[in-house]
Amino acid sequence: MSVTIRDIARKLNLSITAVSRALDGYPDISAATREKVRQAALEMGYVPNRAARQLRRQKTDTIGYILPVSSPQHTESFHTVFMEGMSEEAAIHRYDLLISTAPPSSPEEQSIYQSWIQSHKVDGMIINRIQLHDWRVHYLAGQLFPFCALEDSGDDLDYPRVEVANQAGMTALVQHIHQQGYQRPAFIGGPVNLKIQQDRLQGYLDGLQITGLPYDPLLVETSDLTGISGYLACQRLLSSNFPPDAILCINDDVAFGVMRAIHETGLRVGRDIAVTGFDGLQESGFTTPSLTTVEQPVHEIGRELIRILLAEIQNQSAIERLRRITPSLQIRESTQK
Amino acid sequence: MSVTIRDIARKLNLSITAVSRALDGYPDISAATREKVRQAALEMGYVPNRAARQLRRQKTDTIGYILPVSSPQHTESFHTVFMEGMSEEAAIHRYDLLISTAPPSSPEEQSIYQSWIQSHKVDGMIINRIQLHDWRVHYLAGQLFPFCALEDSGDDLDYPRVEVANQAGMTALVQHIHQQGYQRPAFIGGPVNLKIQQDRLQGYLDGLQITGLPYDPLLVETSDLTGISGYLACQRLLSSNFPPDAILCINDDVAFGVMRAIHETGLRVGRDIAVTGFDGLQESGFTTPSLTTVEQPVHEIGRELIRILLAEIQNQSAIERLRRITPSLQIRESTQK
DNA sequence: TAAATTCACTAAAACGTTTAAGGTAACTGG
DNA sequence: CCAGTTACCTTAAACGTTTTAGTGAATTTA
Repeated sequence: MSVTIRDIARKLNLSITAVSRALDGYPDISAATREKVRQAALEMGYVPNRAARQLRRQKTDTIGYILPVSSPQHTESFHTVFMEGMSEEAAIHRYDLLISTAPPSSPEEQSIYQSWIQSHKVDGMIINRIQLHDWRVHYLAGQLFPFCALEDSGDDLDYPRVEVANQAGMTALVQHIHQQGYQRPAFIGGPVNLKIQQDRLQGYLDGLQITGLPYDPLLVETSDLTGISGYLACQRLLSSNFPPDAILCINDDVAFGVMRAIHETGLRVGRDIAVTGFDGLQESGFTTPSLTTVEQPVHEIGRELIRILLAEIQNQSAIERLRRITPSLQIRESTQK
Repeated sequence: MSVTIRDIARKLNLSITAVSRALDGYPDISAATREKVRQAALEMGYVPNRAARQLRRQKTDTIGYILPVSSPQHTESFHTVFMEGMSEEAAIHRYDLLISTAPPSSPEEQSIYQSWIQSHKVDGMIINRIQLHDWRVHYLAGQLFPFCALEDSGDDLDYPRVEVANQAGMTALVQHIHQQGYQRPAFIGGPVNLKIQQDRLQGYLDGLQITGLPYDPLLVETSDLTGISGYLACQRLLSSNFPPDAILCINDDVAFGVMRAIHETGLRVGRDIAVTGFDGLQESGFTTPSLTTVEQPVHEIGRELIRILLAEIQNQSAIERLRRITPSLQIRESTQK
């Protein structure tokens, strides 16, 4: 078995209390003893047992995240970078990230939330891919359980979160498209109750208004955020009698599928028809032609979520509970004639 | 606070032992009592406290994985799907996945391993991106700590793992290239001590031998597995006096960068110069032109790793400890003249 | 009918920490 | 020189389970 606090105590002829407090740096242990204990702990390779500590402290030093997964194979590459950011920041604060998978709003998802929270598996949760009136927000807020969300559920509740200026980003894309001389931009969105869908669609509509471009409901298509669904949505758009000359996609993955579909018809992306993405994934710079997109600092967003959540857990009311992030327009070849 | 086993016991006038054993289905509790207890537990919303259970059982029902991260922003999309597969299979067995991040072979990585294992945070580890004579394999095997690895470290140790036929896959690519009439295939590999680098490079060399194509050391380049490094490596290859007419890449991400670099020189991928990837990421089907690659069932690999690891943890020696997986050649446009 | 066995349950210890409460010796101030 | 403080340490309880070793009653066996 591993070394426990008791072993150290026995070796140094101290009580386990003394050892525990020495290691935690309490002032009621003499400097000399503290040093001796630290030394011994190091030598003996002592590592505190997490379960015991958790049980006693009623804290887990772990934060939870549920990967939203729809169909197993098709996923948004967004997640990797996002999780890296989170786990990196968590590691800095000596917290761990606990992961599970569940389809959004499924019974599985609910039962994971219940079990994690009730069984004290995590000290806080990160919520991503928020929906309008998201049940998770209500549940967690109702339980007074610490959490931090990416985006707002539009419920007029005040909870800690990070918000990206999705709407403004999409509007900027429309304006850019307009400047480049495209006349008839379409929009391929995602599931209707997703917050980013609401925002980005609204940004598209705002953009049309500002630039004076016409709004045509036939130019608004839906995807499930994957490349394949983007591919199919694009085919539908292109087969219309009066097809668009630009396609704004809700994210980069959809845009990849769209570019593919356009390529297959023999049209040229950029010259014949503009395409834009959203997210700024690494791959977007390497497509042919390269993809104009709105780049979000996904890694940084992940880190910020953790930062805010940890402050929340530790009740540091000092820190701002709402962080707004402005994404940046990346103009590339897919929108050049 | 939440409902404990003690609350149920009090309510039903039973000992906590009886309640515990009833819930676990031991036969020394009468069926009637067992039913009453189950009912009460359900009504009261009882969820066992994980920390307490862990402390007593010396098990955590959690398995650990460290995301290998080199430079924060540039990551292989492989990981998302891989993690999804793992967490999905883990969830089925009611295990959780604990995640942290660390650069491969860094002191951070070592200290996470130490701390997780010594502090009993996890029951087993998954190892990915294995290197030759990987220290993790030696460490874990030395500690008799359960783990399961993707690929072999070439140490002649017998440990549970999943192996993908990387070498054969790469050889098949060379043969395909040769059939298509390309004469001078280059190879862009990765960090030299990475196992997949060894295997895929060897597969490339084998392919040359089998097809009778010439081997030229100048045609072997190195990347760090990212798109950008593939882009740069490709530029080096193309600027040589006697450039290749095909570029085999160690993975899809590198291939994306390569296609980009080729495009910028005005050459046409496929017609002028073939490109292949490895992994079969979703995006590889949507590039222009679409990318010939070797598709690994990444999701399934993740699941299989967990299956084997859990069997290991539970000492089910029945299950096979070595699973070989054959990837499949996906022939697409990037290798058509 | 007494001894042995089975059934259904309980008491108490244990897992490895943290912490509240307390104790003792040395030190301080008057 | 004695009461009060301080410095440093210890005892014991607690966190919520699981498990070992019983216990008493009912039932079976010889």
